[in-house]
Amino acid sequence: MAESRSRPSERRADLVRIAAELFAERGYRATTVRHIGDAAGVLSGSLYHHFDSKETILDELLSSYLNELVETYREIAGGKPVTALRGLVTEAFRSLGEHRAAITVLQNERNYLRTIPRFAYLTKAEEEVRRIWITVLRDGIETGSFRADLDPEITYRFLRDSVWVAVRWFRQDGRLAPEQLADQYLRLILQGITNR
Amino acid sequence: MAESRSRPSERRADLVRIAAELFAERGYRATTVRHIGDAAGVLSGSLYHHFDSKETILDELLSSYLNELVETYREIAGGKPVTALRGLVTEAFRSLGEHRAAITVLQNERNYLRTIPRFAYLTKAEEEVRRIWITVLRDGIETGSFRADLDPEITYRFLRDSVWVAVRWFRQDGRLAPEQLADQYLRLILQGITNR
DNA sequence: GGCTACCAAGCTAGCGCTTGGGTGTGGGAG
DNA sequence: CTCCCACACCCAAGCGCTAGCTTGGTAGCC
Repeated sequence: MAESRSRPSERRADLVRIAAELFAERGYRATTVRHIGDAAGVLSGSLYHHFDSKETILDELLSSYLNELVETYREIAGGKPVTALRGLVTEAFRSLGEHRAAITVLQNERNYLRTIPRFAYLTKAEEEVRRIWITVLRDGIETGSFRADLDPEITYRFLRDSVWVAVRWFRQDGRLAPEQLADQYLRLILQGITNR
Repeated sequence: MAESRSRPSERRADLVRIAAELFAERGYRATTVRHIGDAAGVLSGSLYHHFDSKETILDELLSSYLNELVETYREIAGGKPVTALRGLVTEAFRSLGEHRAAITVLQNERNYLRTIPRFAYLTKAEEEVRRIWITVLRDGIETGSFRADLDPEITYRFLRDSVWVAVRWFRQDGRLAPEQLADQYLRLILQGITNR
């Protein structure tokens, strides 16, 4: 029938969202199936009507996020370096709002998840994202938009980290919208903090 | 006798270092006392001759690091803003080498540890560090060293995150020494990536 | 002969997950 | 319109396993 895949059911999606919040707050491994059950108003065993393991819940959360992210990045990376960079940073902050839980889990459990064969696709997605950013940076350096003495590798790590880690304090309902925050960050990244 | 505190014993310190590496690699909660015992060439139960709990091992690791950090920061923060900032960033990278394990754990388990009363001092230390950085930034803005349109709060988070998260990929024996890496980062932070 | 460092064995609590069964509801046959 | 039953959803109970930790005893050095 392949029914359970084609029509994922509302309830199933609800449970993923509920679990995601707990994973983000307490960590994936520290969150028990009983916690998830409690939060969903259900006994822990009942979760196994929807998922065949706790890992499957996490998988569904992460894979759906990463698929969307990589696709969006590919579209953005086309134009001029500075424009592309602005797009990437802005998109990163925008996704912080929508996918806070997924990103938090991805960061906090990264080392652990890399050891699990099932989550090998995380490394692939990470590599793809890296490729996209580095291409933009190299383009910018070659065309003279960015400084010639930049090390693309270090610069990429610097940008990636400083933007993504913001998930730790970023709140959707904070005083700054994602776009405003992206603007602030872009000014820091592009111009630096020195007065001239 | 209060002996076990005043003369901490070599072995005890060794065990903390061994456990720290495991905590950093696998995560604190995913590391079992049996893992620590194996790595130390000892049965898990024997650890309890030195520590009264697994938590105590972590406590010793984190508190000793934070005490040193805050003290060092206080000394650095005195001079001119740009010099002080250079000092803070350089010191941060230097401590990445010496205290990689402690910093990694501190980041990955931050949310979890904040919920444990015993580790309330983490929040206090964090606040103290924040105070020091923000003071330097405000000074720099007032004296005209840094741009006037900087938001100290956002700038602080930006700097802190981008520097500290480097612990994820920084290796003591990598191709760049901590000081060189700090220089690269400082150029990015101070000047930005834009060519002029 | 006391003290440090350890072993051997095992306790209890809580983990992810299974099993067998119950209940309400939507939709097709009569 | 009514009957009925297949199905989605959930409960109650508990299994096997591993976690952190305890207890009683021992080897070797100052």
